[in-house]
Amino acid sequence: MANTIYDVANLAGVSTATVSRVINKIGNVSPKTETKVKSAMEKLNFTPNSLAQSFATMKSKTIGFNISLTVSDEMRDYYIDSDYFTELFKGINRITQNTGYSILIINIKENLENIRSDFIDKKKIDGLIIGNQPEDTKIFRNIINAKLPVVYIGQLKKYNKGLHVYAQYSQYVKNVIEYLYNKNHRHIAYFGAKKEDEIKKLIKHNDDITLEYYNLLFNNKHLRETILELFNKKERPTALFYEELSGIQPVISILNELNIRVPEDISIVSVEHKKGLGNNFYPPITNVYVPVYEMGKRATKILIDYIEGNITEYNHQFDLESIIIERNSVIQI
Amino acid sequence: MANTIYDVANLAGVSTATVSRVINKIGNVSPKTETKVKSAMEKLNFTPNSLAQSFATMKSKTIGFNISLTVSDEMRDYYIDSDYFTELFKGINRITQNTGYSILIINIKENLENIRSDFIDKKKIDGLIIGNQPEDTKIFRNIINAKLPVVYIGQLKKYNKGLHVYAQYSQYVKNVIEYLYNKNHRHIAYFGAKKEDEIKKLIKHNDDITLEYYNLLFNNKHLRETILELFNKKERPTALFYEELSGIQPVISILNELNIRVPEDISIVSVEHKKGLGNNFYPPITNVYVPVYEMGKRATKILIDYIEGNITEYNHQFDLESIIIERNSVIQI
DNA sequence: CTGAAAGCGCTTACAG
DNA sequence: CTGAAAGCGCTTACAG
Repeated sequence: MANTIYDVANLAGVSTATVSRVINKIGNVSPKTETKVKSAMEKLNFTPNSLAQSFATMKSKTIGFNISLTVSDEMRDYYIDSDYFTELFKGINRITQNTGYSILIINIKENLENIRSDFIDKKKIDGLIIGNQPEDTKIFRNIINAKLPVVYIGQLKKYNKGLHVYAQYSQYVKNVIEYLYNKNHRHIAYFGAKKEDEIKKLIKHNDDITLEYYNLLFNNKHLRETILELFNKKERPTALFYEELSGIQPVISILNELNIRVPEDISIVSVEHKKGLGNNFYPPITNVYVPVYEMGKRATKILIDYIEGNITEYNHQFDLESIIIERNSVIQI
Repeated sequence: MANTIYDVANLAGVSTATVSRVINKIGNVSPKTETKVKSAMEKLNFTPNSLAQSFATMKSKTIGFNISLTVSDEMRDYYIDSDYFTELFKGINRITQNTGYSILIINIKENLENIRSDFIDKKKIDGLIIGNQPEDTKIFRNIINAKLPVVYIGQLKKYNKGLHVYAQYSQYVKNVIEYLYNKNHRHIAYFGAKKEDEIKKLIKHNDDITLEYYNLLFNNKHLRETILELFNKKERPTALFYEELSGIQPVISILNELNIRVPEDISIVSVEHKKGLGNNFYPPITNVYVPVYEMGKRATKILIDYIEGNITEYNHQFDLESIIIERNSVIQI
């Protein structure tokens, strides 16, 4: 059997309370006593049982990370494979590794109610990070209203409450279109997740811009046909805003086939969730950089601060800025 | 305060032992009693405290996943960003989500000794999966000799013990070279992690093959110069075995610049850790498919079986096969 | 600065 | 099929 705190206390000739104080560096212990206890721990090769510690304190020192909530299986796989997930994960990990917290992966198939009852209520985790924008459901509202330790990424429409980190998606979609507009592009093809009418609301120069809209973000089976169709029109767009960076290479390949040069014949802008990814292409792609790594770090800091009572405020949106990184895929016309 | 098992027992008019039996579906409980207990749990909105459960059973129902052990920071980032990590992670998650186990991410900066004392000894995890091939250290041998619940990926040279899953790296390197040989390639450039002399030992037709060797797997800063140099020689290779799939696109771009066509002028083979990745290129790349997803699943199954006493054997290597998937980047010459 | 002791919420051999 | 009670290994108010 492994040694317990009692064995240490006996060997050191002190009480378990004192051993506990030494372990947790809490309260005042005289240097002499501390030395005795430490050498007893050493001698017995003692390491505290964290299950007992967690039980006694009702704190698991663990935060849950849920990758994607209430989405289809297809979307889930997309998330885990994405740079978005990887960067978020690295950001979270970066913070936890210096705080003594561990990351518990919350099973991907769980819905929010299961997470709440199985993990938060059962104390298996001290808090939760939700990696994607949750839907505005009754369950979610209950969680927020109960002020449970949950931080989410994104924005909750019409219910801007709770603790969340947001990179202002609408803002950067707008910024890209304006960026292209300022380079005198007036005919832009958009491939992405935002809805057509939402985009139109964002843009200032609607009368002056022709926007070709395609929402095939997670289904680019028809990419080839779509691109061919688009570029066989007599009025070709001069710029492409293609949100999904992993789809850029196929697009470039198809354009190559058609002898359409980037950027001479068509300018391209995409989105990178990891800084520098646009450099992996030929030509290097001008991208919006969404600081997902930073978002993961920020979300984790906030969560731990809230768990530990360092912040008491509960409803707050933490904004991070996305910036356009200019490379060689856009020209002024 | 949240309700405890005592509250449920009182309301149902039974003992806590009986409530526990109902919760854990263990032992015999009469249907009547079960109904009473269940409705009491429902009424009180009771959910067992998993910290107390873990403490009482000394089982955390959690397995640790360590991504990379005893490697440099640079390598660590490489791992997390790689398809290898993602696929392994998905495989592990796939199994845990159906077994009641959770995944605890073991902090990336930890070394094996810290993992052992902080997680395994402290009971924070029931077992550990090590995502990469561990070095043959004293600590590692101690762990294996103590038959601790640890499963690792890869092979431990000269010390082929413990539980591990292996995709036979040497074997597939050999297979690729022979595959190219059978297509009449006699001049092959290799870019990868294996050492030159190891490769020579693997190949049958050494006298008949010219192998240009480059070990720049994790440092392709000089990729461009290297490729230019290689293809400016008068004796160009006819085939390229480039292990790092994420580097294939830059290679193709550089070849495009040089007006060297794939596969007409040069055949290319790479390695994919996720099935189908070779299709994302133009032309589609003929790849070795290493079944990392499957490896993650297998490792997790073995670990859980060992933890739960379903297997008692400790020293076993579980082999998985890597296969070559033919696409359009290799020609017969 | 230190100790005695209750308590955290379950599980489980044991007895019936 | 069911219950009384010990026990898991810590922490922490309280007293001194």
